[in-house]
Amino acid sequence: MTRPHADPDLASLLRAAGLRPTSQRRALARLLIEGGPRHLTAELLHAEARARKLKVSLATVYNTLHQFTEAGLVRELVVDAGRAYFDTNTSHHHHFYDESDGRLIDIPGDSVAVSALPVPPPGNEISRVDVVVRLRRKRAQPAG
Amino acid sequence: MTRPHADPDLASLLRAAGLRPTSQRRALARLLIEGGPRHLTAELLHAEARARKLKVSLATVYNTLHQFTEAGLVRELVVDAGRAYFDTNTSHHHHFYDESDGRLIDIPGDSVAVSALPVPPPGNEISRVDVVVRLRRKRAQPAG
DNA sequence: GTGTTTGCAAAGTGTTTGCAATTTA
DNA sequence: TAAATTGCAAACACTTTGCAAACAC
Repeated sequence: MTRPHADPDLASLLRAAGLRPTSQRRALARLLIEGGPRHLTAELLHAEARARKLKVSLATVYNTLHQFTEAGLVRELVVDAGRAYFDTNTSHHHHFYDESDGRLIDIPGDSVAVSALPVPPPGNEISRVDVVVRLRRKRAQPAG
Repeated sequence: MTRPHADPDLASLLRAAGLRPTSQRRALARLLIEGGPRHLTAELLHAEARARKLKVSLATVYNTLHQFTEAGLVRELVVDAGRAYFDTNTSHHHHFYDESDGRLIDIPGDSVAVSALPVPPPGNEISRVDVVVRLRRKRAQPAG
């Protein structure tokens, strides 16, 4: 009564994306899906995989995240020079970014209206509009 | 008839920002101001300084750009993980970013409307709203 | 003179790459 | 078994840092 594969859905998902369903890719896809919508770095995902005794190298995590990005399974966020974040939520939305601790919080896509955008230079088209609302620690309020 | 300093204005500008008007800082401030509003990286500014035979090290360019950022003389842009851009235009505006060649183009600040933004988490306030419109090469049009 | 700033080179971070061994189909 | 994928370690690009020499005031 057991099936030949533990994750027929993951295998199909990967195959549909043109990727061979290797054990590493299935493991990473499972982590990304089970974790629900969230923001993570390659190092974070790698640490999570290691914590679960999964056999995946950091290089493969990087490769896989890029492949998943191209396949539209995750989305890359640029909020910090020198560190790449990936978002498992690929639907239309934006972000708060707390520079002090690197935390990201979603903002619904329809909270932001973009109007009268200039025409892109000839030969180019818009691939995406990213809105990042940067946060800073509020100063303590005067007493009273 | 010559004045004691070639750049009394730059010296004042730097002093007003709480920075000693060293020859390196004056030289970099002059390059940034003379170049008009634009976007550049530390390496680019360093190359420009070297091209003019100015004696400034790359480390000093980095330090100085950060000091200028804190002083509000330039603004740091995050559009590409792994490379910091600086904008000599500190007024309210946004950017087109062409990922294929790293080119940045200004978008007037009033072209973008932000509405119904969620309240930031307690203890935080919004420091800035950055909008980056990413460009991609347009596919060739079908003939006719 | 005293504290600041600079330059160098070394160290650091995050990411990519080359290539032999392994795995998938 | 042919092609794709992995892991390792080395290479990489960019940025920061430690510290002695040079400079500003």
